[in-house]
Amino acid sequence: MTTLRLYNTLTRQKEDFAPLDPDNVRLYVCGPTVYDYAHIGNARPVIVFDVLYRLLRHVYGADHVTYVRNITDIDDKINARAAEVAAAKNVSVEAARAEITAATAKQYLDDVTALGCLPPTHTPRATEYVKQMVAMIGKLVADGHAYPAEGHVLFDVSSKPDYGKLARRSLDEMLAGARVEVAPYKKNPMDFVLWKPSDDLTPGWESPWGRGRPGWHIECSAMGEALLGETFDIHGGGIDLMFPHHENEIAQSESAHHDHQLAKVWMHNGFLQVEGEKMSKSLGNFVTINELLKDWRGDVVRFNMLKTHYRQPIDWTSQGLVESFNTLANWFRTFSLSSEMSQPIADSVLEALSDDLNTPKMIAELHVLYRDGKHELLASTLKALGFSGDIEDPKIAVGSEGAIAIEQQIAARTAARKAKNFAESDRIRDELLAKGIVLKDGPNGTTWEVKR
RNA sequence: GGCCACGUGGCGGAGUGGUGACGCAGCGGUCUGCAAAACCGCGUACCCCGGUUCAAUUCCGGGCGUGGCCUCCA
Repeated sequence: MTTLRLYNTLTRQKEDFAPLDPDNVRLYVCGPTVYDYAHIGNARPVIVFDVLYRLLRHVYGADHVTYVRNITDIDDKINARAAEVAAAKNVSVEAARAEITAATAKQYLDDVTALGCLPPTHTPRATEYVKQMVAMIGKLVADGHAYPAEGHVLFDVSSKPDYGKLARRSLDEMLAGARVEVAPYKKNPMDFVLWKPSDDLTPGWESPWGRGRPGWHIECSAMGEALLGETFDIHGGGIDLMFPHHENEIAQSESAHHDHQLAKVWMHNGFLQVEGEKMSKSLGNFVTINELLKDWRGDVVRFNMLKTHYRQPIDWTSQGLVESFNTLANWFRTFSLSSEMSQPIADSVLEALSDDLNTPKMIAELHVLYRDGKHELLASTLKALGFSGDIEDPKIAVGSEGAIAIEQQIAARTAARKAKNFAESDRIRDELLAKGIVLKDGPNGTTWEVKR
């Protein structure tokens, strides 16, 4: 059996991966907060961990991997939007919240599916697990790891001696760098919120500490526990979540579970920049997955994402997308992917992926397969990696009528060439080119494609 | 200010203590009426300065640069 090596943020080194239970390998990845379209940065962990999910399924068997990716539908940004919608439509904040999150979550799942990502085994929503969150908070309070204060419940970081082990930062260091005002009711400035009170205009749930809502970190702890148990194999997410989110998740879960380790391996994907700059709404370079999919098929986006190793920062550029498109176009004009093909993965690719998801190496190996004429193996490998084989330009859908017209033009050109009427044949070629159609003369006749 | 990553040819991007991955672009060629495509061939790169070593891009130290985190953020 293939041995995977994965970089573990906890130990800061690559380790051989040995599942707690090979019959049920468990993976948790932090999903989106659903208040707006997901952007291309959100797509990175989804694609990266989908590759990991596929790899685990390949190695341990498709029925022996449980993948949980949550949807956060309790959040103050959502609440802010819900308040606006509630006021505008004269509905309750609860109804507005439900409407916003349902629509955004559906959009997210559609986008991610278009990127070739398999649905996780479970996609829990935070609102469905409030009961479990309240129970976990209650346990933490009872055990002295948390305390109520002014309607809030706070986690007491001093009760967790190894707090900071993931981020590798001591409490003193965190305090030295702190730049935020500390709420007066906190015992320790680093204490974080498990539960906070809701007013009448904010969605809330009943709890022993009054009507309120859970803090962000406890959501993942509760959902992870409910679906994967106290200890699971791999926890993934963006590197920006390492602190405080993941650190706090560890603190909560391990404190509630008699110090049983939350996850054996922590994996973090690097950040993404757009054309060399940090992506932000103010810079106007904010790219949503949805917009991107209007210009490029999911295969192109997926391939482009995998050209960079997941732990490296990635610079998202249009030049890169064109390059990715051209590569795939080159392959898919030689062979196609069929849905019923068996899906063996080339050994060289498996080897690259097994080394901490070395996808740049994997792509190099794909090129080698192509160069060596192993088209069938290349096709099945791509299929197994989540590619569909469809990279037609979504903007220039020629359609069957358009295709027939083009074929007629090509026939006319071929006839002109046979008659050595090159002025006419070149005219037809130029005319098609003006419409964005490129002709390619090969030994078996002329083919065409949309220029990119 | 504190903490942490990273710095490979025109570009993207692997890897290694000692024979220059892979792709794009570029150059040359085959083919073609021509062009494109396709195919074949061509590249002595590893931020700077010290140190260790027979040998460093690869290990160690320092410097510079870029990015991230410390606050919601994938």
